[in-house]
Amino acid sequence: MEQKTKHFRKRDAILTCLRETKVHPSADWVYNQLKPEIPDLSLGTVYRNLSLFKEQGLINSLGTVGGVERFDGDTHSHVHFVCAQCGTVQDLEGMPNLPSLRAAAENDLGGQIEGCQITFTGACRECIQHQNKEEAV
Amino acid sequence: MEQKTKHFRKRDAILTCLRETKVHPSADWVYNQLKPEIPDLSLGTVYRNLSLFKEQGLINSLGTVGGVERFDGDTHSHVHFVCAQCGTVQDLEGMPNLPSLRAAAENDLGGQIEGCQITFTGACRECIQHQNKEEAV
DNA sequence: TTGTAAATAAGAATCATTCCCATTTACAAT
DNA sequence: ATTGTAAATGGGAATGATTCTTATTTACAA
Repeated sequence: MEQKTKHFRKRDAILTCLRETKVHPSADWVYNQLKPEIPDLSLGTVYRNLSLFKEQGLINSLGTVGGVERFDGDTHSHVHFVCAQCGTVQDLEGMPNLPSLRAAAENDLGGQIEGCQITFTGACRECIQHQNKEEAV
Repeated sequence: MEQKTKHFRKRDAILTCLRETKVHPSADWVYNQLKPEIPDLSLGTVYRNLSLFKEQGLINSLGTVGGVERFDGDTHSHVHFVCAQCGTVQDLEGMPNLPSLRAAAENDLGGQIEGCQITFTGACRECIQHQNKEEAV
C-alpha cells in the first residue's frame, strides 16, 4: 500500500501537467514529461484524455504545428504567436477589440459561433538572434 | 501532337483550381477535382505543388480540419469560419480592426510577425437546420 | 469477497503526408 | 532534327501522428 500516497488518476496528472506549463505542448511532450513519475503511463492514455478534455472544454487545441497537435490548458480568451522556425508558442496579452471582432463575425454569419482562435506566425526573438549569429560568420 | 492544346503544366492547373474555388479544399479534393481532365495526375504532385505555393506565398494554409490540411487560394487578409460538424469553411468579410490587432501584437512581442490567422468555429447554418429537423422527429 | 463499470497498457491499424527514384517533359544549345 | 540537362512528375514505399481494439487492472459499491 505504499502506492497509496503516490497514486492518483493518470487523467488528473495529464490535466495538471497541461495546466502547469506554458509551452502549449503536444501529446508526446506530456507523455515524456509524466513518464518518469508514472512509469506505466501509456501514450494512448494521453491522447484519449486530451481528446476528452477537449470535448469537455477543459482545454483548447491550437491546431497543428509542424504536423503535431498542440494543446493549451489555459482556456481564457487570448492570442497566440507561433514561431514558424522552432515551433515555440507564446501567449500575447493585451489584445484589444476581441469582443467587437466576434460581434462583427456573428453579424456576417448565418450560423452559431462557439469559439475563436487568433494566431500570429513569424520568427521568435531567439530564432532571429541565432540567424544573426550565423550570418555574421 | 493533339495534346498541345490541352496540355498545360500540372502545376498551373493546381494553382488555378485552388483560385477558382471557395471551398478551401484539401489536397485530396484538388486531386479528385483535376483527375478527370488530367488522368495521369498524381496525388504526390498535388502535395508537392501545394507545399511549394505555400512557401512562395501564392496560397495560404488554414491548418487542419478533422486531421486534413486545408488551403486557400485567396491570400488577401480575411477571416474564416469553420463548421466543427461538417468541416465547411467560409470567408467572413467586413472584419474591423485587424490592423490595430496586429500592431498590438507586434508591440507585445520580441519577434517578427509575418502572418495572422483568425478562425471562428461553430455550427454552420445548414448543420443547425439539419439538427432541428432531427429533433422534430 | 464479489460484481461491475470505468480506466488503462500495449500494440496493431489507419491514414494523411512525405520521400525516393526511375521516367518524362520542357527547353536551350548544337 | 538531335542532344543535353535540369525540372517536373508518377507510382509506390516509408513515415509518423493519431485512433482503435482487446485483454487487463483499478476503484468502488454491494
